[in-house]
Amino acid sequence: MAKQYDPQAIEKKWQDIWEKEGTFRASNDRSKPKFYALVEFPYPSGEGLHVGHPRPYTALDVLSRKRRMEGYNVLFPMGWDAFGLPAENYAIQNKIHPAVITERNVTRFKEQLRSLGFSFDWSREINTTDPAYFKWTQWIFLKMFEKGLAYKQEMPINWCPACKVGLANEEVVNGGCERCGHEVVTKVKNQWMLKITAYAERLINDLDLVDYIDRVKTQQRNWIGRSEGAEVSFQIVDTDEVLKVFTTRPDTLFGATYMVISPEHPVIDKLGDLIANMDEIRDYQEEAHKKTDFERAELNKEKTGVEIKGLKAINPVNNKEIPIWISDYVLMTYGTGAIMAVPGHDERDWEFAKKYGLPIVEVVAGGDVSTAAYTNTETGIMVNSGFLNGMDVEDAKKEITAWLKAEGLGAPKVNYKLRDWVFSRQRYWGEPIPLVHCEKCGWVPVPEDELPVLLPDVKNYEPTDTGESPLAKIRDWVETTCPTCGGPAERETDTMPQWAGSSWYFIRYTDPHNDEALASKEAIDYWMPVDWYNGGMEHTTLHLLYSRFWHKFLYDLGIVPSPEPYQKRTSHGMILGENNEKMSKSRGNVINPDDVVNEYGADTLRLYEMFIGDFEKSVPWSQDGVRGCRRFLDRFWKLQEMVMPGTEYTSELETKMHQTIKKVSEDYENLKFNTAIAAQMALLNDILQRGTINEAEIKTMLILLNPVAPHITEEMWVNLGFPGMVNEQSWPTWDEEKTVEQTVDIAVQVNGRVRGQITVDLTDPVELARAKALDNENILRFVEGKTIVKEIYVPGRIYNIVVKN
RNA sequence: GCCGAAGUGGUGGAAUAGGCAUACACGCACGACUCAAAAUCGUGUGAGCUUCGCUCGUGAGGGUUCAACUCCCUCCUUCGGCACCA
Repeated sequence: MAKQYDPQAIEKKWQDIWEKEGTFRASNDRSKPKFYALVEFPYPSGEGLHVGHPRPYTALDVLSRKRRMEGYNVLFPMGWDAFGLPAENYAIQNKIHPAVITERNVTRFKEQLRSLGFSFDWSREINTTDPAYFKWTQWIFLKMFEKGLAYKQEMPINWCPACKVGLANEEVVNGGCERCGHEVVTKVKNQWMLKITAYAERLINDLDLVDYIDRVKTQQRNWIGRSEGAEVSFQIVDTDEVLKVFTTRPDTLFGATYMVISPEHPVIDKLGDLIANMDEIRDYQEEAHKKTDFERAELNKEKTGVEIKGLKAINPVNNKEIPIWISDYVLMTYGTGAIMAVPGHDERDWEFAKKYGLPIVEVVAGGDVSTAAYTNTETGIMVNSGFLNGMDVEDAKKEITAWLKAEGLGAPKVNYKLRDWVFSRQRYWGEPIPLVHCEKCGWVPVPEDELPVLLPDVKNYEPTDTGESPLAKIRDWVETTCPTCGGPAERETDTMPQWAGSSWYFIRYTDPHNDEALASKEAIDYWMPVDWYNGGMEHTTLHLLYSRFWHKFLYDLGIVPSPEPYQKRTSHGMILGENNEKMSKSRGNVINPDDVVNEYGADTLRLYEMFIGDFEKSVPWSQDGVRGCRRFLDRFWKLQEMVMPGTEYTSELETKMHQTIKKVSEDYENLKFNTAIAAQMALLNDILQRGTINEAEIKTMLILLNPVAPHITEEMWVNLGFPGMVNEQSWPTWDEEKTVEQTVDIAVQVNGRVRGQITVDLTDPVELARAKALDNENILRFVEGKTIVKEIYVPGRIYNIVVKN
């Protein structure tokens, strides 16, 4: 034995063995406790695997492997989120069917993942573009349609002129397209929408049921943006029209000196006859419409607006007539599209009032409303507010809300920033929306037994400038008959967004080949919810929120057993290039995992990615660091040459062994892989110093390292003639008492500064420790001639002597 | 602007129920092996000084304490999220 450590030879060998023996298949034995570990399935791009991919995969692979050794039935699956733009764009350029490209990319990705030795259960591999899979994506959509959660609406959407596709709010980043960065413009389109807002409250509240890292919870709450306030009705003078506003500060109602409505507000057209300056209004609307959402939302920008001449509203608390303005700082998509302006206590309103000379009334005392809006709600007392005078803000809110309700002028109201989900894409490479439009019957679902609705085979995938899907041109696909009346009808030509398939894929893994249902009831009940889901922070407001929404919907249908899909959510940091910048071809700092595997081995790559730093933070790649990890494995390999017989830990190593088992076990659980590995490196250093190790000790070391470096540990296990495989062993346990060193060196301090060291036994009485401390020459130098005021002895930690002159 | 996280050697990073700051790794220096280099092994490596020891040192400045990277106060910087959301 004791050949050189040759990862190229052993890694392939073990990967084949695991595959042949089905080592990592999730078992059907439902009597065992289950552990469902999930990582985000990749989009199989033409670029191949990125060194960023293995980081989260290795992390949960470590947990999965550990859980199996702890006796769990583990489900750790992998699949492909394969619909999407890059494949379609490539198809357009190269005239190849996106399915062909997808298949090619999947093959490559799978090979790469396999070469890294992940313990995925490949028998459960899924692909969102597989008709057997998207049949159920379409099925879920139809259920939503049935329940009124999917609706088509004419609405302004975010349009990317480069991708020629509509984007959800979440896909617009700083005014640009998330995918290509091109500036996003507004376009009015008839779009399928999913009513995620119906679940807003539950999506916030149920965060209390799950164990997500705080930043994820915070970001979700932020994004949903719940705010409590009141809806208040303002009568428009001489009409039957009422302008409703939403406000979080109903207490300041007496200070509302004008109103502002959004340029898109329908009341403008409704009461057009009464408006004296309609031309001016139309111009303003035109201007506002031309701006992109980003331009409209851009801060620093000076507010603009036009007064609507001819319309006045009545402030319901004091019956004063107040003017109505339009301005694009009021958004039609939030609240009611109209606000009451309280310039004394709202910065935006204050700015607007100053610019246009509108009256500013102080209704909360404490500031100086002539110089700035006073927004402090903690200490202010109501003034100029009739029956609210003298109250603090909180009481005034309650009082006025009760009053509004009693008078029929308003009611408490909760609003959310979250908008409904624009679910249509004008693209070819996505799940067809399984609906048919009939002149007579309207939108009719494709009957369940006709699912899936397949994509037609076409030559041309080009999206159109008009914003229509390329499918619209395939007339013999579009033209069909109405399932209800049998008359002529047309298929919906929009397809679903990429987020559709990933909104429920974790359910499919539990029973991936089922053709009767999205998964069997038994499989779902046993495996769901996912116990641990790790993924990128970039998916917090998109995929994570969407999939929670779909899961809640399925929960309401009685299909899944829990209101939440994921019990625990953690997140990993990015891997940057060696120059500390994001890895990208254009920056020339891309590291290819294949190269690392070929040169150093998969175990080195895995080890390095886990050792590189805090799992949750971004870290730059370091080729030197990779070499260091390989060195560790080379040194670890050499342990084989010094193994002595023994069924117990040797007494010199016992404490260290128990300490290491504890440290490694706990650190793996807390995603502290870097320190878990450091502890194993330290133990190895100790042992190499000593020059011997016995069988009991090396067995434990092999098991501890196995989750991170599975190939080398299996190979060494066999080399040493141990029975079975490492992955079949039980995870080692530690004895808390045995982790405590009996004899330790501790520092002796004088006035808090270290002046010497003593060796004490934990059981030493204070007197003995004291005697040892004062036996030290250097200590005596600092104590002599001074008065000892106080002595603190923390056994096993420190001995501190406080002296005074 | 609001919310959140974080600032530690030349580098990645350890250590927070307060108890020897810099574990582990990289890099660097020197030594061994070698004709030589690489690899490997060994030693050293926070800064400074009058070097058996002392002084300073965890973004800055205060404070609490026998003792502070850790707790409190005031700042500064960086990163992330939200951002005219009424």
